[in-house]
Amino acid sequence: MFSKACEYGIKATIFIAIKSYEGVRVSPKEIAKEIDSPEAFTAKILQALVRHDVISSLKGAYGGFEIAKDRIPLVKLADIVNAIDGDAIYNGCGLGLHKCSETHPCPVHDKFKAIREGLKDMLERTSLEELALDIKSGASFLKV
Amino acid sequence: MFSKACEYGIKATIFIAIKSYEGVRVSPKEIAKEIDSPEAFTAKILQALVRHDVISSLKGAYGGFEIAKDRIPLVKLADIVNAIDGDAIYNGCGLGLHKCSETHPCPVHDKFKAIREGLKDMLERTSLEELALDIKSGASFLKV
DNA sequence: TTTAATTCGGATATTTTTATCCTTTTTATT
DNA sequence: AATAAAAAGGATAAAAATATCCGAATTAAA
Ligand code: FES
Ligand code: FES
Repeated sequence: MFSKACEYGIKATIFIAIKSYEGVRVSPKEIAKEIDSPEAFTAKILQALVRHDVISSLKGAYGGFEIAKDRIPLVKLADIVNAIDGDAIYNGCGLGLHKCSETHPCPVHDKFKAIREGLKDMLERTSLEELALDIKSGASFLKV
Repeated sequence: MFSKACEYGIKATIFIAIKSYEGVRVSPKEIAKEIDSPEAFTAKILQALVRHDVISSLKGAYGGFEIAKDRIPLVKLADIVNAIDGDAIYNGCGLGLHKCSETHPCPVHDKFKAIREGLKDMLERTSLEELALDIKSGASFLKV
């Protein structure tokens, strides 16, 4: 469903949010350990998230990745997915036709569209805040 | 969402069904042309579909791929997807945890599960018959 | 029985995704 | 100003997905 890059990106962002609540920045090394991902690859994904303004970074000594506390409730899963996988998940045809279209639909268009809209809704409704709170409360987990 | 292989597999099976209604077998070349896919790669996918008993084939002169008419209403989209992509789409964790689990859920488990069940339902409910009839009636298209 | 047509299966090539490494740039501290 | 710590970015490597090629096996017809 999501690419590996996207999976790592979501988990990394959640971890960064949790640490940002505590006011501390985190390194790719710390993130990779916490979410059980390859460090260098994770660092690349963090760069993309910074470029897309999902998270922010500070270079140099005492630097690291963070996210402003007041942005945590505003960031949606869709923002993370979009930054990494783009919007193919929303606009693409389920059977790979050049373009998903009502007037020239593929055989699964109607049924696929319903699923896709559900997914889109879910991604746009789910905030980073709720995901982070569930991890903090022990209701969900980032690895294993 | 689906792999390229799976997309080709679905479209190929629909085309084979249509031709099987007319009682004629089709070759990978004809299929690839009709669904706009790479011929040799499509042939490999057809082999997988034969192995999984989704379609059947006859070697040699006047051979080709076909599907028994009375099987067309019984074959579901899920059978095709399963033959090619396996069941990761049903059992896998949306964030790549080793196993999707109620007792050790990832941050998106609840929300992802709902989408996934919807997809599973759709795949298990949608028959090859209805897909093929929509193509025949011109309500949907296999390429462009 | 020969021939031509056709799927099957293995080997190989290309492209994309995933992953690693190393140098440069930036920054806070000393 | 010098130093050390850290992200940024480019180059490269490995793995997986996609795609191609070709000989072997099978089949129906002539
Ligand atoms: S045309 Fe294929 S999903 Fe809309
Ligand atoms: S644990 Fe991740 S989807 Fe169920």
